[in-house]
Amino acid sequence: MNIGQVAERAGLPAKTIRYYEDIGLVRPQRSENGYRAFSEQDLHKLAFLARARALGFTIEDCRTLLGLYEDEARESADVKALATEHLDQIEEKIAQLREMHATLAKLVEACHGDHRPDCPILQGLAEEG
Amino acid sequence: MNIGQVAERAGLPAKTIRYYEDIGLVRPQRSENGYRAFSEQDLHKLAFLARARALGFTIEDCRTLLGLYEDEARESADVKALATEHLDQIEEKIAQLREMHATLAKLVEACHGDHRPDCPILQGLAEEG
DNA sequence: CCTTGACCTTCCAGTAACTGGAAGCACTAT
DNA sequence: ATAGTGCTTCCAGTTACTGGAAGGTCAAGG
Repeated sequence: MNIGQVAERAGLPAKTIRYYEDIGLVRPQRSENGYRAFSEQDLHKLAFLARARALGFTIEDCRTLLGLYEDEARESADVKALATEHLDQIEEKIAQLREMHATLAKLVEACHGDHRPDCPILQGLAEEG
Repeated sequence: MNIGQVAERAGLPAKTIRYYEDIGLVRPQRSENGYRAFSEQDLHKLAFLARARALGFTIEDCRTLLGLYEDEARESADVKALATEHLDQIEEKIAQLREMHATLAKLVEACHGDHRPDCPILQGLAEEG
């Protein structure tokens, strides 16, 4: 398979796949013409990566997950630990965003949003506390 | 005021303040010895920036907000529009994170997390759908 | 046989917003 | 004089791609 087809089937841009090869996440063969020649297994790996990335795992986490996936002697505890930590990070991020949202929403509500310069949002940003 | 003191009072690392000068967000005077000499107004600006950044506005948004703040003829509608758009983006991000969280949480729950290799998390990442 | 267009290649640069570190000058206290 | 802290500039690295240029390859059509 050439990169275009793999890209379509894995749901990743070709650019991204080349990048993944650069950083050693996949190692496709090469055809005589120099084109990358992907196996079904490469495709499978890339789809795995696409899903892991979609769940917000970093590239390095993905590398680890892929390693675990291919390691027959893995312990599921290791996978779960990684996933749980990531879950915690997601929760923390959500909490942060919620706080931002609450603060900003209050300011936005207080703002008339008309042609006058008077603006509680700017005041809120300018004042301490 | 030297950069160290401003950093402390604005709640920003000195490095960040230098960066903000680089990109033209503040323009402190210079003392004869070459040190940056910040006015109270500079400090005020930096504190404004720190709060806007803490609410998740991008640097370019901050630049715009600062411009509006200093423009006596601004219309609060412009500020409100910017803030509302940002609010929408925050909501969207929260929604995305919640979806990630839900999916991943299900997988994590299903995983024993013991010494055996059997792992629903990896299976979930490997399977389509 | 030639051309056109789609697809592939590599390489370089840019994104966002800093952050770390090196080399070196300035100031304060001893 | 020296030690220590704070300041300066400049360069590189971070994350995960993304865009674009310059050019090779391949299949189809005239």
